[in-house]
Amino acid sequence: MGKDGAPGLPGRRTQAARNDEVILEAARAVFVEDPKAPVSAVAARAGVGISALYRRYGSKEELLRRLCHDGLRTFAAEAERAAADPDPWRAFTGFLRRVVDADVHSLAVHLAGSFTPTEEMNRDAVRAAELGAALVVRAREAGRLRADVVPDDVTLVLEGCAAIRLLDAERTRQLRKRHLALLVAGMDAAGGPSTGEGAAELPGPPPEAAELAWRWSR
Amino acid sequence: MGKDGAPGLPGRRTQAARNDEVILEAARAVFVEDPKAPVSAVAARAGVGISALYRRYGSKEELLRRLCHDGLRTFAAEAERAAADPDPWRAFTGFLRRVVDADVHSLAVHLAGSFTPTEEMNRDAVRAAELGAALVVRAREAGRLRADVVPDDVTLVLEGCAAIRLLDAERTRQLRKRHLALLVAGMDAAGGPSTGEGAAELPGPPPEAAELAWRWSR
DNA sequence: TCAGAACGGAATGATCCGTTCCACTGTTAG
DNA sequence: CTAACAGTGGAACGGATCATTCCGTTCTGA
Repeated sequence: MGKDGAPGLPGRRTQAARNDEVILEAARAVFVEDPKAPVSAVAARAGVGISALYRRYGSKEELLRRLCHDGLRTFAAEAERAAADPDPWRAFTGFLRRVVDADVHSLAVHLAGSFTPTEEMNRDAVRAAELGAALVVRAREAGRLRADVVPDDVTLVLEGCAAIRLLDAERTRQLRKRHLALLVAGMDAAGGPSTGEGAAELPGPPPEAAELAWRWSR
Repeated sequence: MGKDGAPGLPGRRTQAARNDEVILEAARAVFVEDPKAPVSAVAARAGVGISALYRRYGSKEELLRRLCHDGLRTFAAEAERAAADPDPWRAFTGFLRRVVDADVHSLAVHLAGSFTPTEEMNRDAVRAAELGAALVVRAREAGRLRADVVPDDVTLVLEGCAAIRLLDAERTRQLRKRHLALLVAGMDAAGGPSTGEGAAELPGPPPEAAELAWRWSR
């Protein structure tokens, strides 16, 4: 072992390494779409057999835990990154945009309760909450975030954005950004004229009825 | 038949009439909480046997259809009621508040796809959409609603509010109102100072971390 | 050439749930 | 008073779903 790096035709080891990622990505996609999806759906999406999956994770629950924990770490990482921004308001809004974009909240929220958290996860969750709250407090003390917005209001904001879901992932991101812009405007204490000269237009093509009707298809 | 009205000790007929409502209410509560809940859960919640339920609805799907259709009609009724308000902005925001309060969107969204809509439902859905859109257009033309907000943005607003869900139904309503206030502020073209003198504070006690942690219990 | 890592996917066993069925209980018409 | 019956509770049935296990096969590395 140790000589495989980037072979043209992958050996077993290399394929296995790739599968590690393929499976995780498939699992993320599948479970975000339907938290109760069967394990077989993940395998199918990844284009591997079921045993390839069970070789890596002892159980479905273990896989879910992993997914959720990854999301938690992403959240914390983005919060830290934002904390480095000298402008409190830009740090806050940029953080929201990136977290919404990464669909981190969907993962956390939808998977919650389907596994028993580890001690490490609890620690990371507390830490993530603290980092997020710090961003809120800083933006508020800078006078740009409304004074009556508390950190947990922001949790609800993320929850609301995560609720927007279309068949197309890219379009989903666009509409979430648009919705978030509305929420950010509502949280902005500066709250200048929302339209007219120098106002920030809502981003992305506006939603159309046809895009929202897919639920009823069956 | 015809002599029972309000007996102290209800006869079969009266009990049956009461069950009609009890079952519908239970079904609403259960399916809003978990769209995939078993029929037996509805019966249990209503405090009746399964057969009392199947006597009224030929199948689970029929019950779901009924629930959803009721929601649709409530939506339309609220829209009509709002259309009667002479103030376009108040009509619009009041409509949103009432629809969010009635939890109508949860019903529609979560149940969508679990049954095949009837023709009548389709007609009612179109009608409801038109009535809602009219409120949006009117508020926009009055200059109070941001010019770049389209009717389907409002659909997403409702979706976002419906995503907020706690164990306690009353507290859920409170926090949804609070979240909606944020969104309404974001859609308001007037967008005066959001804080300070004469500003509308976010309603209700702010959310706390403990309230949002129930998901992780298991 | 061979030990075994990695894999695909069928088989298993348990669970869940919609629906049906039946015995029972008040109600009511005559 | 009593036969017929609407209304009911809940056990039982049969099909479907899934997590997990198992086994035969393929490819790797020495």
